[in-house]
Amino acid sequence: MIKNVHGGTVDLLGEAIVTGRYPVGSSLPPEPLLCEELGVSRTVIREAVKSLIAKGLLVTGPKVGTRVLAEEQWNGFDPDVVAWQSRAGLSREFLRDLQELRRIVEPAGVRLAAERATAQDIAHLETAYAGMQDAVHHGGDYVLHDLRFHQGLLRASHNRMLVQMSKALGALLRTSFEISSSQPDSAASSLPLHRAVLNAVIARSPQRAERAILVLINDAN
Amino acid sequence: MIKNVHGGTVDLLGEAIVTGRYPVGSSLPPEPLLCEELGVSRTVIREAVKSLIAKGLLVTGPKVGTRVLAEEQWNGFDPDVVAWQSRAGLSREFLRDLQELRRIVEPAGVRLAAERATAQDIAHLETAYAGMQDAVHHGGDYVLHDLRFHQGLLRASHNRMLVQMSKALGALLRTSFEISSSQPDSAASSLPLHRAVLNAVIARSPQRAERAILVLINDAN
DNA sequence: GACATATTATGGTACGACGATTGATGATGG
DNA sequence: CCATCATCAATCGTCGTACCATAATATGTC
Repeated sequence: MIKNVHGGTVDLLGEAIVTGRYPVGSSLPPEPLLCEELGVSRTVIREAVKSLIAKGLLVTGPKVGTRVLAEEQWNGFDPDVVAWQSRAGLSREFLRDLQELRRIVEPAGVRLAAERATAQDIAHLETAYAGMQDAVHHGGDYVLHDLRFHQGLLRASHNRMLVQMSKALGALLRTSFEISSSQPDSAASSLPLHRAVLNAVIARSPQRAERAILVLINDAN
Repeated sequence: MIKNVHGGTVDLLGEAIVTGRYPVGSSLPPEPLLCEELGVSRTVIREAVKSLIAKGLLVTGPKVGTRVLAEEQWNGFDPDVVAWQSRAGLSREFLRDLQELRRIVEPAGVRLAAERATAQDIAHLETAYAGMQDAVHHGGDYVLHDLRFHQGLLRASHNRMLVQMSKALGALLRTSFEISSSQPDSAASSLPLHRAVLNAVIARSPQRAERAILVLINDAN
């Protein structure tokens, strides 16, 4: 399953850091020890550490060791970091911040999408919607298509920054969606709300689209 | 100036990629060649490449080489990537997207800041404002303090996601500010607009703060 | 007791070797 | 002549060793 030793090591260390197994401010074991513990060569350890440095999780220095940086220093929009965080479990405050961000970004995004969506964008959205519909009626991965729908909306805004955010938010929204869709019938009830958003985008009505997505976000709660 | 060989190599390669010297989709020279060209060992090259992979700029594979990924794959919120991009010069469309993002995020941010700013947050904002004032009257780095002011606003929102964005936007806003403040008197004229925002935050009036920052952003144009 | 010096632990860099993977090349058969 | 398959070769992946550079710590000197 794991492609190569390097990727596996990065994941292992990254998750260990994010879960707090190596607390913020503390030092990781010296490289030779890590080699022993993880059963890989020093090369792999060092390259993995470099990757985590690049993501803002660590700093290194001779004699000072390899230290875990404060959470504020982490690249909070890095897809890998996001994935580790959501796998580690999201705190209540984290979810609050996420919901807040969604309320800021998604309405603005769909407004732009309603103005700029291409035929292809709309086709993608229809596909995602069909997948959600199918999942409700015949069983299937509702969350997956829900995710694609929301990412498709931001992508249709044709704003690089928003597209970037849609990438990073992927893993976060997945966790968030799985929580909210744990209660039955939530999928079926949210389906028409998604349809309303899509219809407004197709009708090129930014205002209607914005109102519809706000209902949707608040419904997810 | 450069701390270590690794950091210098990452910067060199990162900037070379972002400026298009290694075009998207193309392959970098094989590792031995890069070693020769940059005058460093293969170890350094490999660790630098790992860093760039972690930032989404590259992929590698045996026989396939080291290829530059499409711009959409880059971690657009990574501070390093942002720095390279703004150093490479920002396209007109890029600046449009950035301005659009500011109009989405900053008003929402200051609204939250007006609700949640602590005494310390406000003290930081006052310091930044004083710096701007001083720069206008007695000469100094206006852009620097302008930057701190806007970052301080987002930090005062006490929302992790927005704080993250303020970090990434740092380098971008610096470039953007330098462009807009290239016309004289722009600093002096924007000073009272900043004061209005700060006053609204101190008065804990989200609506006034939001309107004030919108004026400010539109003024920057 | 304070400051300068030596020690040493630890990451940084270099080099060389071999393995693993995959694109390309050529051979083989239809 | 074309297609399929086997072989080859280029390139990254991993490993190990050696040495350098740095900074925290210990030691010694005044």
